[in-house]
Amino acid sequence: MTEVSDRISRRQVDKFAERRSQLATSALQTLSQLGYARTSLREIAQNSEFSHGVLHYYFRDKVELIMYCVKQYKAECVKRYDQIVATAEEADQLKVDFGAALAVTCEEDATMHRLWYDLRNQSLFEESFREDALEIDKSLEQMIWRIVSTYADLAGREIAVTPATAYGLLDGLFQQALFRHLAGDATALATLRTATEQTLPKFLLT
Amino acid sequence: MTEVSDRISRRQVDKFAERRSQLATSALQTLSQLGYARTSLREIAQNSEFSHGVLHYYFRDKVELIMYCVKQYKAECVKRYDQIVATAEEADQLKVDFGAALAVTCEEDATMHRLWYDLRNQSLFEESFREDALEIDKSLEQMIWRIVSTYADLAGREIAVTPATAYGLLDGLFQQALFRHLAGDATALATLRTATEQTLPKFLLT
DNA sequence: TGTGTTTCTGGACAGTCGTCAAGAGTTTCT
DNA sequence: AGAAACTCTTGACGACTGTCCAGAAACACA
Repeated sequence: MTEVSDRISRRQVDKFAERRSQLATSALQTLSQLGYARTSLREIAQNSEFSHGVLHYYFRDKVELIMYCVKQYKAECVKRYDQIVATAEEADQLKVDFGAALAVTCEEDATMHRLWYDLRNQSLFEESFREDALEIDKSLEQMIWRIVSTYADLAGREIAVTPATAYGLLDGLFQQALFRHLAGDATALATLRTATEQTLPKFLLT
Repeated sequence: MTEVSDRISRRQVDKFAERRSQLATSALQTLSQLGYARTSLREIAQNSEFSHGVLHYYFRDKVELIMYCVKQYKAECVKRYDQIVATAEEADQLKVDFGAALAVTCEEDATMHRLWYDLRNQSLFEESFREDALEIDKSLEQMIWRIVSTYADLAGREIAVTPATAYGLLDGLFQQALFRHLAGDATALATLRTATEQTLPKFLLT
């Protein structure tokens, strides 16, 4: 029997890689529904069209599977917002678009972001999660910074905060909105929009 | 055999309540070390001076135990900051004291807050956790609002943000600092201090 | 002192978990 | 066609989980 690592390095794009991705998509679905603590490999397999044994054919262990899932999620996550930067022409419009995009994400991808916050938290307990969590966090920070930079350019003003601070503050708003939205608070999304629109200008020098 | 609820309602303050609290303290220690997903009742019992069977003598099930722990934690959590409000005499001093207090909390109670964020996240997956999580969250928001209100009073200016927004923003900063501190970032605490000092004035009207 | 009551122990229970491996089924290549 | 490699299923394993319970131990009260 060949090792998993052998199968991985065998070819770049083949059926093996495709199936890995396919299984990861299934796993991501289950994980976002149940959370890290309640998701078992058998549960993941049951929500796919395969048996539980096959997971160990494509992934060394549970940690590698979850890591692969998180990275696949990451690739999707950042994409959306760079489009707003690309099409922005006026500062106030960018501000409104960004707030609206956050609200849409919070509503449509609620379970995915719930999972992201869950896994980021697990990385504080499980050392093996930490590196990937920090990497994803960094890419989110950079995404936010592209928004803030573009906003400042369009407004013709200087930025008054660091990238980390801007990300920390906005992430706090988003997380709070996600909690309240999932808890059934109907005002959560509107509050997120207005709070974002009020906060963005405060990042700039007067 | 009497029911757990009978034992609870038997007397107000007695050995039974004391032992509950004592076991909860042990459990809180273990929970903050391992996190929700990796803590078992046997692990909790092993870190106490009792056997695992006694946990079901004092608590109906695991959920009731954890809930009792979280509420006990809550009682300790808010206390500290109200002292800053009480002793504040000047706006800039309050600003500095608050930032310093956040940094101290982030350092000294890192594992406890790591647990709090973990359990708050679990409440998004486990319905039975939600009510208590929202209640604790509310009390933290009010604590922050007392800080912001006092700060505005001392500065003689009006507040420009809602209680929810102020809490969301500051909680984002704190959570980010907690992550980076636990990940070994030596600058995390200093960054939290300065970011807090920069953010607080932005809550006020110019 | 003896008799209930409360407190605590340690083992048993049924279930779930991650992991593994033997072998069946499928595809690929000669 | 047969042989070899790859893919997947199934069942087993040891370890761990929350829960329960019989009975030992400690205590309170007569």
